Amino acid sequence: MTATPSEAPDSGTGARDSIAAAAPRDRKVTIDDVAARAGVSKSAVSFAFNGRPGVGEETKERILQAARELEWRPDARARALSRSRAQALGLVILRDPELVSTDPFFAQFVAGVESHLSTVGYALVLQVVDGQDAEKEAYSRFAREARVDGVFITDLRVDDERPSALAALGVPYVVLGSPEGEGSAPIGLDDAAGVRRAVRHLHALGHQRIAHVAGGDRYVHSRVRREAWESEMRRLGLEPGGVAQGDFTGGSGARATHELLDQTEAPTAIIYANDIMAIAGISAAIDRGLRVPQDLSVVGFDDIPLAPYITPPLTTVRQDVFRWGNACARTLVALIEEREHAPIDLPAVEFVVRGSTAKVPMPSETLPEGNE
Amino acid sequence: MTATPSEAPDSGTGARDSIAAAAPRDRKVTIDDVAARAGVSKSAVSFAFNGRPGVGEETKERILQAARELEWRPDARARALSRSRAQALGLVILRDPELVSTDPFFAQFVAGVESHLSTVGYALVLQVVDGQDAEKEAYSRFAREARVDGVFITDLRVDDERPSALAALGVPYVVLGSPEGEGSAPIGLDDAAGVRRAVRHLHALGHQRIAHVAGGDRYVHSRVRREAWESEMRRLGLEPGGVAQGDFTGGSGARATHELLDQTEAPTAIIYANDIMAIAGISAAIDRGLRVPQDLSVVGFDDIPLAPYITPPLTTVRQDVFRWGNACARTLVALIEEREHAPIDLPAVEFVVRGSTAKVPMPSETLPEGNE
DNA sequence: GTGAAAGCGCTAACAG
DNA sequence: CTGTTAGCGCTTTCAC
Repeated sequence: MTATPSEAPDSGTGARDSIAAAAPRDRKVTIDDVAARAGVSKSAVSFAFNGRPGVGEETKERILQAARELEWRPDARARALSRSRAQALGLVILRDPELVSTDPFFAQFVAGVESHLSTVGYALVLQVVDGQDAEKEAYSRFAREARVDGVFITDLRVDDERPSALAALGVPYVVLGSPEGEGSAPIGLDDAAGVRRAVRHLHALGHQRIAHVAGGDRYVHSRVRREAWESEMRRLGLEPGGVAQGDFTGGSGARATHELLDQTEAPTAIIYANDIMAIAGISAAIDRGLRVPQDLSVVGFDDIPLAPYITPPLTTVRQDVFRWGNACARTLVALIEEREHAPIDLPAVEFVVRGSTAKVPMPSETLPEGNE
Repeated sequence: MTATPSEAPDSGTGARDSIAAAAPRDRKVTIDDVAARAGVSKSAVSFAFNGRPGVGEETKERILQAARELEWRPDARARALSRSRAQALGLVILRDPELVSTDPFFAQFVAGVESHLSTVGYALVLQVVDGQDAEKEAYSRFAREARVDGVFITDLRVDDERPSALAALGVPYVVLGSPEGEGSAPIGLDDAAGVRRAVRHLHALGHQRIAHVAGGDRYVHSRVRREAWESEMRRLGLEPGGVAQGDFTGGSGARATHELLDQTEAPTAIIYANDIMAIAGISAAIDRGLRVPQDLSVVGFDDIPLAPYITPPLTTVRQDVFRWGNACARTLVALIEEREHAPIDLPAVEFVVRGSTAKVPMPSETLPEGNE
C-alpha cells in the first residue's frame, strides 16, 4: 500500500491523531495578595467573597476589583478544608461493560446534575467501577476521604444495600427511583405510568397478546416496568402471558424476541424495557420475515435520539432524564446544606407514538407476504 | 382511569418511583487518633501511609492495623492542601444537547479514564457545559481553584484555543486527537486509517461513486475523516464528488442522505462520519424505496453497541475508546507527577464488515424492485 | 466596620 | 528511626 503523496490538499495534517500534552508553571496568587492589593485584611476578602455582612459596600467593590485584576479565585482545597466541606458530590457508576456506553441514561443524567451544580458551585466527582465490591469500596472511600459531601444512588437494585450503608457512614445521599419514597422528595418519575400507557395504546389498537421483554429483575426500575405491564394487562382483562428476560443489551433483546416469537401463541405486540432491546427486537422480527408494524407492533422505552430515525420509527416512552438529574442534584444540595428542599416537580412521562405500532393484524393475514 | 386494585401481586410497591434521601452524622476520626492508638506520632502515621522509608516494618504494621480498626483514611481535602495537589483530574464536556447522550464516546472514554485513575488514587471531576464560553470558564475555574491537577481536552476543534489557554494558565493537559502530536505521546488513534479501509472495502466491491457524510469541519476528527475519504478516493483514481455536511445527529444523517441521493449521479455507497448518522441514513434510503445493501451500501463509524442489531447489521469502523481513555489518563498522570510516560500503545483501528455493504448493483438493476 | 489569631487535617522539613 | 514544628490557603470566631 504505497500511497503516492501527490495531490494532497492543504494537509500537512498527517492523517494520524494523537495524544498531545503540556506541563505546568509558576506560583500562585493567594488571598493575601488580594488583601494587600485592596488594602484590607484577609478576612475582609473572605467575607466579601462569601457575601457576608460586615464589609462596606465600597470596600467590597474594591476587593472584588483587586481579585479580578489578580484573577484570583478561592482555592477549592483550602476552602474545603476549612469549611469541612468538599463542595463536591459523588456519582459512582457500575460499569456493565457494554451497557454504560449504550445507555442514554448516564450522559443525560450527568448533564442534568451539572445543570444545577454549576449554579451552586459544586463539582461532580465521578467514579466508574466494574463490580459490586468495587462499587461499595468506592462509596466508602468517597465518604471516608471526605472527597464529596454527598452521593447519588442510581440504578437502584432490589434489596439494595447502598442506602443503609451510606446512612451508616453518615453520608447524605439521594436515590433515584426508590419506590418507597423514604426520606424526602415526594416527587417521582413514573416508569410504571409509561408502561401502562403503552399497554393501553396497544390494547386500543386491538392487540390482545402483548408480550414484554424485561430488563432483569435485580433492578427496581426494571421490575417496576414489568409489574406495571402485568397489572395493566390484568386490569384490561388480558392474560400477561409472554415475558422474556433481557438485560438491556441489544443481544438480549434479539434473543428475547425470538423466544417470544417461537411460542405457539406468538404475541402481536411487544413492549420492551428499553429502546436498545426494542430496536434489536425489530431486527430480529424482520429476520424472521415479519413486518413491523404490520405483523408485530413494538414499543420501546427511553426515547433515545436514534428512535425516530430507525425503520420504522420507534414508538416509545420518553423520560426526561436530564430533569431527573437536575432534581436529584437540587435535592441533595439542599439536604447537605440543611435547607428546605425546594419543591421539585418532574414532568410526567410522555408516550411517543411513531411508526412501530399499528392495528393488530387480521388473524388470517399474519403470514409474511408481499410488500407494504 | 380508576384502577381497580384487585389482584395486584406482592406489590405494595406503589408504582411510583421517587427520589429518596437521607442526612449526615457525627464526628470524625483523624490522623491523631490513629497515632495515639498506635502509640506513635502523626508523622509516623503519615509516613507509613505514604510508603516512605523511615518507619520500622513492625511499627508500620501496627499503624496500619490501628487505621484499619478505626476505619481511617487520610482526608483527601487536607492531603490536597498540604501537598498542593488535588489528586484529581478534570474533564469538561461541551454538551451539544442531543449529541452528548447518543455519542458512545463520552461514557466509554470516562470508563477508560477511570480504569487507570482508580489504580493511582486520582478522582475524576466532571463538568458539563453548554457553550464555548462556559467551557472556557470551566477550564479556568478548574485551574484557578486548583480543583484538579490536570485536564483532558476532547473533541478538539480546528483552531482550538484550549491548549494555548491551558498552557498559559499553567495547567497540565492532554489532548485527545491532536494531529500535530505536539508535546508528547507519539501514539495515535487513527481515524484516517479507518476511513481509508472503508473506502478500499467499497472500492473492492466495485463501488465507484462513494459519497461521504461528514460531521462538521469544526472538529478535527471530523475533518480528518473527510480528508481521509477524499485522499483515498483520489488515490484510487476516483472523484470524491459527493459530500454532505452532517453534525453527527440522526436528523442530519437523514437529511444528508436525501441530499446525496437526490443528485443526478447518486452514490452507490456512503461512508458516514458516525454510526448514528449511518443508521438514520439507512432509514432514509429505505424510505426512498432503496434496499440496503443491494441498492446502497452504508458504512458507519464508531461501532456502537447497537450496530450489529439493526437491519441490516452495520458495517463500521471500530474505535477502542476505552483504551484511549486509559491512555490519556496514564499520560496525564505521568505528566503531572513528572515521571517518564510509560510508552503507550493503542490498538489499531478495526474495520468491521457486516451486512450493510455489498457489491455494487449492476447498472441496470438499480431500480427498487422485488425482495432480497 | 475591621484585623489578628486560631484552626481545618494532613505533609514534610528538621532536629532528637 | 522517631517526634516536634511549621506551614498549605482559607474561614471564622473574637477582640478592637
